[in-house]
Amino acid sequence: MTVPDRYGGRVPTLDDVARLAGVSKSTASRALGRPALVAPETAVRVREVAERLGFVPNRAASALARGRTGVVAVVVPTLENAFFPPIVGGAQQRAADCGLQLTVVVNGLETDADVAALARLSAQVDGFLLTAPRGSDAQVAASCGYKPAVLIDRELPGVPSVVADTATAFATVARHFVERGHRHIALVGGTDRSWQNGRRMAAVRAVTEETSAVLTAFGPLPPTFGAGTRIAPAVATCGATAVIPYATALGLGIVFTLGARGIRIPDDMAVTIERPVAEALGFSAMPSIDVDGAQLGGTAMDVLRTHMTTDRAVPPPPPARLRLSVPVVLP
Amino acid sequence: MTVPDRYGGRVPTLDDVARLAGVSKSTASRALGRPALVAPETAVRVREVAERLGFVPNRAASALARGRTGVVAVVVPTLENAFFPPIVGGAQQRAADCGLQLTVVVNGLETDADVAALARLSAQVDGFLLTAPRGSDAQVAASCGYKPAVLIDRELPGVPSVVADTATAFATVARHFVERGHRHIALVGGTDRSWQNGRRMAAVRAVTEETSAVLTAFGPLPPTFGAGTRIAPAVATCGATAVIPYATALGLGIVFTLGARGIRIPDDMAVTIERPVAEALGFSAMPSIDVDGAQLGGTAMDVLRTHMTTDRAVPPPPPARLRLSVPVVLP
DNA sequence: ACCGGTTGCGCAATCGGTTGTGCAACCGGT
DNA sequence: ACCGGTTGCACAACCGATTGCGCAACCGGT
Repeated sequence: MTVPDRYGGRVPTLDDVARLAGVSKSTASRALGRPALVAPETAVRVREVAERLGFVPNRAASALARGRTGVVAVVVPTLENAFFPPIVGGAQQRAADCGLQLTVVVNGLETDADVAALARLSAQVDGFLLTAPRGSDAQVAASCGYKPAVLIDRELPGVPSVVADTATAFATVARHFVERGHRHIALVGGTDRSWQNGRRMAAVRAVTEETSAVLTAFGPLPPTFGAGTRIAPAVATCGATAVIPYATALGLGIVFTLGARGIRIPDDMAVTIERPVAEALGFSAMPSIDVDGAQLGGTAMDVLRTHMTTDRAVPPPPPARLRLSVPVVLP
Repeated sequence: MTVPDRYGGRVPTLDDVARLAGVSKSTASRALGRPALVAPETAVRVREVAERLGFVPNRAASALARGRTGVVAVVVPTLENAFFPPIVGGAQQRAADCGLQLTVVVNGLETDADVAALARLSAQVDGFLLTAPRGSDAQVAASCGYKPAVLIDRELPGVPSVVADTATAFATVARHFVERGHRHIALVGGTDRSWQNGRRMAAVRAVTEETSAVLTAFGPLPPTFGAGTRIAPAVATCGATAVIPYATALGLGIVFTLGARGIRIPDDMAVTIERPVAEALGFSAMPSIDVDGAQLGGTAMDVLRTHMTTDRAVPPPPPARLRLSVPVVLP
C-alpha cells in the first residue's frame, strides 16, 4: 500500500512537477504528453519527478483545456439481459487500457426523453457506444450526430457499427437442422424493436423457405428462464422438431420444461443453445453458438477510438461496418 | 428530435446565457446553481434563457472550479456473475437522478496492481461504491481512504456499508429445512475471498449445529450453470436431503442435473433458489429467496451521497451499516 | 434627512493543464 | 566572424464555471 509522496499534503499538480524538475509548466506538460517536443534528457527528468511525486494529471483541467473529456459512454438498453454486461466489461477493459473512462448509461433510445437525455450527455463525453438501441432509425441517427458513435448490434447507413453475426449463425443452425431431416423449425424471438431480432428471423426464414421447411415463430419474449418455461408447451405442440431460442436463459427454460414433460432432447426435440451451457448439459448432439460479448465491446471501442482520434483535416474514414462471425459448433 | 438552438453554432456557455439574460456570468451561475442567492425574477429569466439555448454546464469546467468531479465509480469484481449487473443498474439509476455520472470499473481489489489502479482513479472521482471487494481488509481499507466510499456486500469497521442479508435468509431456509425433517443439508458456496460467502456459511452452520443436523459444504465454485452440473453428483451422493446453492445459475445446474438423474425435487432432494426461477420451475414446495440488486446499488448510492455532501466542518456522521433484509418465501 | 442593515449583483481571481508565439542559444557552412 | 536555420524552452493566454469580496440601491425606523 505505498501511497505516493505528497507534496505539501496536497495532491501534486503539474506546477509542482515543473518546479521540482526545474522547468516551466509548459515544458513539463510537453515532457509528459508529447516527449518529442522536448530534449530527451529533459523528458526523462520530468518523468522521474512526476513518478516520484505520484503525479496524476487532473482530468477536469485537461478536459477543459483540450476540449475533450476522456470519457466515453456505453449505452445499453438494460443490464438485466445477460447479453449486455459482457459487452460493457469488454469495452471497459479496452477503455482502461487507453486511459479512457467509461460511463455506463441505461437507455434504450426509445422515447424522446431517452433521446433528450443522451443529447444532454453528449457535451460531457467524447464518444458513444450505442448498444442495440431500440428506437427508430431517426432516433438513433439523431443520437449519432453529436459525437463520434459506434453502434453495437445494429446497423445504420453512414454510422460505424460492430455486430455479432448471430443471424448467420442462426441460419447455419437452421440449415443443419434441415439437413438432419427436420422439416419444421421453431424460432423463439425477443422484442421486435431489436434490429438483430429481425435479422435473425429473416435469416432463418430464408433457410426454411429455400428448403421448403416450415417455420413457426414465437415471440416477442423476454430473455428469461421463466419465459422459456412458459413458451415451452406451445413449442412442444406446434409440430416443430427443432427449436432455436434467441437467448440462453430462455433456451434453458425451454430445455428444462421439455425435459420435465418427458420430451427427450435432442431425439424428440432438437435445440440449440449457448456453447458453455450445451457442454454443461452434456448434450453433445446439440448444435451450439458462442457469442463473445467482451470481444464485441472491445472491438467497438477500437472502432470508436479511430473515429475519435482522426483529425478533422483529413476526410473521415468510411464508417466501418464490422460483422463478427459467431462460431457455431455442429455435432 | 428538437435539437436546441445553438448560439453561433457553438455549444452555449454560461457567458452566452448571461449575455442574453442581461446579467453577469456570476449571477447566471448563481441563478442556475443556487437560486436563493438572486432575485426570484432574475432566476426565472436566466433559467428561461438557459432552457431556450439548451445550455448544459460544462462538467469539466465545473469540476475544475469546485474541486469536485460529479463522477462516482462503482467497482465490481466482475460482470460475468449475474449478481452484479443489477447493482450497477440500480446505482446508475440513482446517480442519474442526482446528476452524477457513474463510471464502472471492473476491479476485485485483490492484487496490489488493483489497489494502485483504484488509487490513481481516486483523484478523478468524488466517491466509490466498492462492491464485494475480494482483497484483504488492509487492501480494502486503503482504497477507502482517498475518497468517500461505501462498501456493498462487505463490512469493515469505520466504513459505511450496505449488504444484502443473504446470511440470515440462508439461515432461515436452513431452519425451514430442518423443521421439515431434513437432518443433512448441503451448502454450495463460492469463492472464499467473498466476505458474504463466509457469512452465509457461518449462518447456516450455526443452524445445523444448534439443531444437531449435518452440514456438508461444497466449494468454492463459480456461479455458473456448468459448475452446478458438475457438483450435482457429489451433492446427490453425500447423503444430504436438502441443498442450498449460493447462486442462481449454479442452482439451476444442480436442479437440472438432479432431475436428469431421476432425483425428484423436492421429494428426494429439497432445493432453494431465486424466487423468479422457483416460480418458473413450478416447484411451489420450494423455498425461495429474492435479492434485489438494484435496490442494493441504489441504497448504496444514497449512503454515498450523504457522505459526499456533508461538509467537513461538522463531524462526519457515524458510518451507516445497512443490512437489507432478503425476503424468503417458504412453502 | 440620516443611518445601520439587508439584498442583488458585478468584478476578478481561481481551479490545473494545454498550446501558440517568440526569444535565445547553438549548429555547421562559408 | 557572420548568418540562416534549427532546437529547446518560457511566457502568457486561454478553456468555462465558481465564488469571495465589495459596491450600490433600497429598506424601515427615528
